[in-house]
Amino acid sequence: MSTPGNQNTPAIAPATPSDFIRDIVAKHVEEKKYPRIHTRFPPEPNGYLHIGHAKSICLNFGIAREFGGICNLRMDDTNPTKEDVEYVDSITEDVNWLISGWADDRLGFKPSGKTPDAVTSAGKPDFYLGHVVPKNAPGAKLEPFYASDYFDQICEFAIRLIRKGKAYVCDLSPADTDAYRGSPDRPGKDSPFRNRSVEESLDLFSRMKNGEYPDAARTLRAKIDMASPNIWMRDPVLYRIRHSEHHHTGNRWCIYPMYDFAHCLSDYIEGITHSICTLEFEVHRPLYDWILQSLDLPRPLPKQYEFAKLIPSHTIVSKRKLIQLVNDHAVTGWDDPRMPTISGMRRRGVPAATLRRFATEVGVTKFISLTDMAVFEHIIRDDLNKIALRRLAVLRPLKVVITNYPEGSTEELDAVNNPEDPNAGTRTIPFSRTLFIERDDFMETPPPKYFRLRPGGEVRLKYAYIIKCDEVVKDAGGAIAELRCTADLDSKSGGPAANRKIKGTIHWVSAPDAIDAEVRLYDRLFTAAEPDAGGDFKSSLNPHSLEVVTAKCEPSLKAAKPDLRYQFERLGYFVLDKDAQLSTGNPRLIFNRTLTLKDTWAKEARKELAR
RNA sequence: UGCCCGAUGGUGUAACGGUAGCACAGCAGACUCUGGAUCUGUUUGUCAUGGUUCAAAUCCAUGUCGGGCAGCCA
Repeated sequence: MSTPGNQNTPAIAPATPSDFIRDIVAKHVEEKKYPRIHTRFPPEPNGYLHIGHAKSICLNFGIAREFGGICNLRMDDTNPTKEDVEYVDSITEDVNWLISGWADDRLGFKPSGKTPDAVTSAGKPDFYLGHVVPKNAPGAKLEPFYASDYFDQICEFAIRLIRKGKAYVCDLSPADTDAYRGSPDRPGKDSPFRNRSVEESLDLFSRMKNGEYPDAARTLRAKIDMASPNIWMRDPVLYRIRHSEHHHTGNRWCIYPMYDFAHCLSDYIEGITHSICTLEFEVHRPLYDWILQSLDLPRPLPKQYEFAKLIPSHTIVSKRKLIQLVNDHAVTGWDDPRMPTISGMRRRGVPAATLRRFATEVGVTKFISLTDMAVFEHIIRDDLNKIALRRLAVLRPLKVVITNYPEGSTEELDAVNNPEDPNAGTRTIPFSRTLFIERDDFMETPPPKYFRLRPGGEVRLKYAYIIKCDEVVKDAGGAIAELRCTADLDSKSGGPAANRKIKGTIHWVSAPDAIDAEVRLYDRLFTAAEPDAGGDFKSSLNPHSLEVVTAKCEPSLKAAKPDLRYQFERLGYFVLDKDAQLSTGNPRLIFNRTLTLKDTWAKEARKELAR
């Protein structure tokens, strides 16, 4: 047991994550292997960031903040045909949102437009691009890093490799390059251009760069080993010809470096120490090391470490398929609240801190696993329960008249804003003779253990009176139109008969005071745990992933704020959508349901049904 | 039938040669002016076979199963 005076054993230990990568970094810190820990998050701007990227962001920025380092956001933009500024903008926004208030001070920036300096390190020529953090450069225009800012240097490194006889220009067609590569269980064979002279390769490479050849006419290749058991060591392509405009470098280049060549060099140029990526790059690591070691570089080389990416259940995370959902209008866009994108989850109402908590709690291993969405949903509920302001709203209204409550009379009742947080205070809600309750909260012929309203039965109206249902009024079609009830006027919360034992408590709003709001009821996008498993992921799209209703809300919601989270009591967690119009005197409210409260009654009903 | 990586309850993760723990899910109960939250109890696990050792989830060997790699994608 800890005592208040004992600082060495705090009652609540800070949740410091630990995993095999952090263990390695910690060891390096202890050994003083690097002057400073430097990581990077390197997305390709060809799609929106999703929950899997969130894990990577939290890992890389988490390590930077835990070990006093820096983490660069770098656009890995070496393929102009797939990339777009729309994506660099969304990526920048999403990363900033996710780390805001947590690791902003660890985010590396560079002055806008800056490219690497030619410097001398340990007596050798070198390229280095320092970083800044915003507090170092007040007033300067800063931006994230771009691999495409290093094209000059990467090109220079390519020339050095040719000079060393470690790279050559190859005239093989794409199909022949494929054929010569062999297969995993069969060695490849040497390109006929492999032993061309350094001078000829130098000349050809410079002509490639000058645009003398069409796309795919030639490549620059590393000269390693066509018989290597590792496919990526079989003279991999380093540069290809692509006469395409690049979103960041315009028309300055018609040759572009491949990922393997650009990535390790970008890491080196930025002074990265730990280059953390996902498992599929494990087989590329020998090439990563080969390139850097072949160049006789004067500064410490970055090292690559791999971990298993996050695979969440009940959704998909493949960029190609996510794009398909957007293009096919299965969702309204990349930021549709049902999407597993960071922008979608943000719009859904998931706080950044909650996403971070999830990304950290799932852990970092090399074991490829399916993470149950229920874990994420539990964390969202747990966090939102602590911060959400309680409000009363009725999604599917049923009119109730309290026949013994005087016509025209009203009163203001006290209601607490958050029972989990006394500091959240209280508010008042109006009560009157006509109310709305949830249609689900009344049943004419209820099953056993139903303890809401029924004919002749009693129920507590939250913060108000106990009412008894005297009469069910139906319309011409036989549908329930309204309930006529009497209230026990002594049973008001805080009143003389307030403590009468009543099994059920339901939410309500005063009809004349209620305000309308559009409420978007979101649910999981897919019904299958692994939508990808069966082949056609669209066959498990959840047809009920969105239902839109017009809800009756308590009047205080007129002042709802976009950055606050709400719990509509007994219904779930809600957040204002960006489509809502709040500035007018008569606001148009739109709420998104982040998540339902856990509903054990639904489980009871299922059991009932099974009998 | 090449090379690389992995395997701990239903799911995810910890234990770093010394009592297999935590979370989610499940089940049972208590409490509740939210059928939420909270609280209590509880079912279920070291891939297999050998070896090293006083002692193995952990080290070694072999096997089994799963994943990755044959883009001029990243």
